[in-house]
Amino acid sequence: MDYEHTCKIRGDGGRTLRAILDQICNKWTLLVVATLDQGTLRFGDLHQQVPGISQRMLTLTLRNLERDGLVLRTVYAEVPPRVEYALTAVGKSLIPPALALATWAIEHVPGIEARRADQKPSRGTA
Amino acid sequence: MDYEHTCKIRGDGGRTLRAILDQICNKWTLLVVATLDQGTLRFGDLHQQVPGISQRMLTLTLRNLERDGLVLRTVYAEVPPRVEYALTAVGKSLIPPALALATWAIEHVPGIEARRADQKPSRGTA
DNA sequence: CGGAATCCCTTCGGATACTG
DNA sequence: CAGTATCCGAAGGGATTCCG
Repeated sequence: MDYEHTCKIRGDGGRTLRAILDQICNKWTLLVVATLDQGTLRFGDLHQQVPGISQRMLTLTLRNLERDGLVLRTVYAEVPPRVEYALTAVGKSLIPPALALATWAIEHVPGIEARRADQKPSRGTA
Repeated sequence: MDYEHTCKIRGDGGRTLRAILDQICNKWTLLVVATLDQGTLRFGDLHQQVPGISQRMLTLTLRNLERDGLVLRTVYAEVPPRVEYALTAVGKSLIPPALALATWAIEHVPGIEARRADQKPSRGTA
């Protein structure tokens, strides 16, 4: 009975879990959320602080987050356009779980990658 | 300074985090891991207990988990083939972070989905 | 500055059929 | 039983171009 908690994961066949996985697994979402944890940032700031992201993907990621109520988008009607993004309460609440995953990653990914590297060369028990 | 912990997420530009995200985001991995939290299971058991998964995807998912050392695969050389799968210590260690995510999902996904439903029809403040 | 639109390649993943 | 192989459509996501 030490596994009854996994019903939270398996619960409805994983539908609920997957709803969020579909959102955060898109390669950039968690990075953007983590970056916004600093506080309000402009589009350009985000573009710089999330290394490697394209304008397109940043826009799409932010739009999805806004749609889901994790991010608040504020447009200022100024001459040089200014748009600011900030996490909502729901958005902030995603940080701890994300952090749990990141902590796990820091601890285990190096070993996993070493293992992968080991298997490619000879693949045997040699 | 309440956001310095996000360095764990953003750390290396998210490379470490993404290494695990790439693994768990493939739609079935977390379900399989959660199912295996019960204990050792055979291929057929998993196929039944993970609703909707195809043989192909179950095989691929298990192979990836085995490669990364999260799952141990044991083949018995019997007349009707028998293969058992079990979580390794590393695999088990993934449960808590996954559970954190699942808990978040249970709490917030309903609201998110309601919000999505709201935006499709009129999309306005109507 | 902050996008939107288009193009296009890669990957994911479902369905099906075959095998030891 | 426990896969493997093939086909194929859908989605992810990068590069580039254009716009208010």
